[in-house]
Amino acid sequence: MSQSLDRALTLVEHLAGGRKTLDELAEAVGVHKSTVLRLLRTLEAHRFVQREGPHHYRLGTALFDLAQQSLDELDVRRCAEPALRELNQRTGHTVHLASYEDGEAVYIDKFESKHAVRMYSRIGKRAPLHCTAVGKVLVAAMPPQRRQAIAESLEYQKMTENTITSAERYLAELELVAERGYAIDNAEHEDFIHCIAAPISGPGGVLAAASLSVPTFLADLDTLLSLLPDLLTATEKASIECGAPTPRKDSR
Amino acid sequence: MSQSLDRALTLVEHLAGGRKTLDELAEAVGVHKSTVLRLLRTLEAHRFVQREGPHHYRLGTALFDLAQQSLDELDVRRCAEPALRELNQRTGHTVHLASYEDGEAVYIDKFESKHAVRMYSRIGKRAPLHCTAVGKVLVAAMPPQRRQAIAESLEYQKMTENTITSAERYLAELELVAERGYAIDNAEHEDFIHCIAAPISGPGGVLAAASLSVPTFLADLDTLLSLLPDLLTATEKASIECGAPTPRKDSR
DNA sequence: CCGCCTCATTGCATATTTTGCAACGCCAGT
DNA sequence: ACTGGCGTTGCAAAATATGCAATGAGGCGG
Repeated sequence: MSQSLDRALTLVEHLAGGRKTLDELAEAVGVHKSTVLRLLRTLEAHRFVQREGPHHYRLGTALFDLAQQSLDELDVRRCAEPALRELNQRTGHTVHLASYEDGEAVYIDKFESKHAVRMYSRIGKRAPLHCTAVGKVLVAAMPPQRRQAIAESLEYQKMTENTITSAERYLAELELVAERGYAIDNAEHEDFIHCIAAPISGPGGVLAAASLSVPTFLADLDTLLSLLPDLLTATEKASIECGAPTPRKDSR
Repeated sequence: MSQSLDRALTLVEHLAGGRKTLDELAEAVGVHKSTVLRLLRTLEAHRFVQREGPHHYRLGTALFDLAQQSLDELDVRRCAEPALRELNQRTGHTVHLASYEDGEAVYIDKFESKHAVRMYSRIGKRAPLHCTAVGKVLVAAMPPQRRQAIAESLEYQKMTENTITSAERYLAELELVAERGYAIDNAEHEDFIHCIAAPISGPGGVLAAASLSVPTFLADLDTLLSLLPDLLTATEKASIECGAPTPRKDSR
């Protein structure tokens, strides 16, 4: 582990919250401001950080470029894009693509709703597995042993009145998800937002989950469920693009 | 300057080109692989880098999150988004938002064309000032002395047969841009792509440039120019949102 | 199974770099 | 002009990073 680098990355993470002064950063990281200044200088030289006026630093444009190049490298994102864009245009609602990473779901693509009021999220943001439709899809796709291990490791933070708060209930839900081929988040992650999600597969199995998110005042659960055929069509198209075996009529 | 940090950031930049092995990275940075390994470990701990199989490293998801949070902080991006989205939907062509930074234009937002063949670009990517419509708009908006200084500092790399290759010609073009209120890139940056761009202003002047990009086989120059009213409407709307003084009828 | 090869990983001592302190520089306000 | 607040710099000592050499891990072929 490199201490200087660790400190610099911690600085960067603090700057994600918005511009900051040298003193604020030194306080946050717990080192002398002359040390912080030198780290910032190096970060600036690479455009990870930029000066904003005489006293403030903010994240720099190099991050945008790196992030975008890295996202462009994700094959599942590339394969799924056309189908998900179409789903977004046909339904008018927010479409997310998420993948599994270290006990969480991570949003790796997003197509915005045309409605003025939408769910806040962003690419790169992490979401809990136990109360999101994408999380349920991703875990349900795992072998039972791994499912069990994950279910036991989660903390089941109660986000809303509807949130699943035990491994037992979660595992039962996952059985349902695996059997039906889609998941529902019935305002379990955020009040007033419900989602449906389905898996996108590749040759080796499920790669990612795609979801439709709708504010509850725009569409009730039944209306959202009426969009399931559209979602499943899109995820099947995307799966084919990703090299999954062609779906059989009798499967699922 | 922090040498360890400099090396780590260089690693990250190399990984933007796609996944790499420890040996490749050590070669690229010019240090021993045990040193690289320790830097990678630290980068991994912060999710800037992730393992892919036993031998490869790639950029990590923390970058997506940081980039997106940072982009969300850009006021001009937020102000301009509705108008630019509408422009994109009305015209069906790629819309970019770009800002000025250290002698280059940087793309900070993008709305994709609905056509199958599009101009490749990405958020965070830098573009030359001398041969892009957004570059011309950004420089034309500067005070004459600064315009002059920038014009003299550019290298005028000849990208196509149409590229402006002298400071003299560039300054003349900028006069035109400043007077008309929009700029044209007539296949000067890339063969087969032409663009028009116009400024988006805030209380203190021009903040960014918005453009429409079209492959030449989809629309000839006259057709592209027929979309100017749409572009100018969008940039005026965006400028108002960004707090610019309300435009007068007799201006420009 | 063993041996070989390739690449990742680790412990160690030394070389190098980083660090915090103290002083200085700069700017804005009174 | 003076003061206060914050950015910046030089220095020597402390701390960390570094590369070497050895070891570990995995895969392949005989």
